[in-house]
Amino acid sequence: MENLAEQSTAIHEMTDLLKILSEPTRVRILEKIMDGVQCNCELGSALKLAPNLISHHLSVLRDAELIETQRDPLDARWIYYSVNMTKLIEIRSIMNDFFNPQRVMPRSQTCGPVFTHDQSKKCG
Amino acid sequence: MENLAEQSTAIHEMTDLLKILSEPTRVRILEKIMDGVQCNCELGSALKLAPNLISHHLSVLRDAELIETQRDPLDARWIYYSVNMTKLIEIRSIMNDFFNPQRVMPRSQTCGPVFTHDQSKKCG
DNA sequence: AGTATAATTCAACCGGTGTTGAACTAATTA
DNA sequence: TAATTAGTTCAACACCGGTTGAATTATACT
Repeated sequence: MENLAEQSTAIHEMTDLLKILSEPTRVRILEKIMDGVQCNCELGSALKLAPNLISHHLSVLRDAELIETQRDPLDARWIYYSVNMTKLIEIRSIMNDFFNPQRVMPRSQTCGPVFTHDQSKKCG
Repeated sequence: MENLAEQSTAIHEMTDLLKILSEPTRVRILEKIMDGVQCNCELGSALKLAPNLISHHLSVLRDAELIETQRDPLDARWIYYSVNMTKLIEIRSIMNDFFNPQRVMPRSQTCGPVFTHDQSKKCG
């Protein structure tokens, strides 16, 4: 039971993360931050997007701990965003674990005509 | 230009894929298929889901070429689903490329108070 | 033929979310 | 203090997509 619950939450952890990363605009923003473009205004001009839209996606990325924020010490109006490397590596690990070819098993033949004929039981 | 367009389509390829994989129910089905459970009815009983719902998610997975179908030679009513290993490896590669820590660049300082002060130009 | 079974398709509902424009906050400058 | 600038928050809209129940297709058994 506990094992099933853990698997379930593990799946939700992954899907919640992938949901955030399944938005083209958001991924484009994340990619720009990876490239070294890191303030709202510059992201907006680079991607031709309204600042409030940038802000919205940045908040989603920040809530998911994918990026971190830092205010400029000289002028606190500017906020710089950077990639959370720990999270980046974590995502990589999760994806490598899930999409591991070695985990794919051959068919466990517990269903099909063989069973209905020989053991006269339906499926389900 | 062509490079930008290619990057854009590459992002959409990735996000389209991740959108499919950001659904808990769908991922649970995919995981079961990986474990060797491969006909609709058995997936339904294993996950406590209606067959039409299973069918819906299977069609999405199939359209994305994540899984393949094969009818039973003895009784064509049964359809077995299996993981497309080529696609699985492709996803892994895409994710490893995108979430590569080495690609993360330091801030390209083309914005901020230093520029507004010294060169008197606004951002954006 | 008639019935049963595996699976799909269809129409409808509904909740979540990306987008937009406007208002607002915070910080700096004149 | 007033104006400017970077960024956020808010309300409203619109659309996409997962879920559901019923009808339909396809195949096999009696």
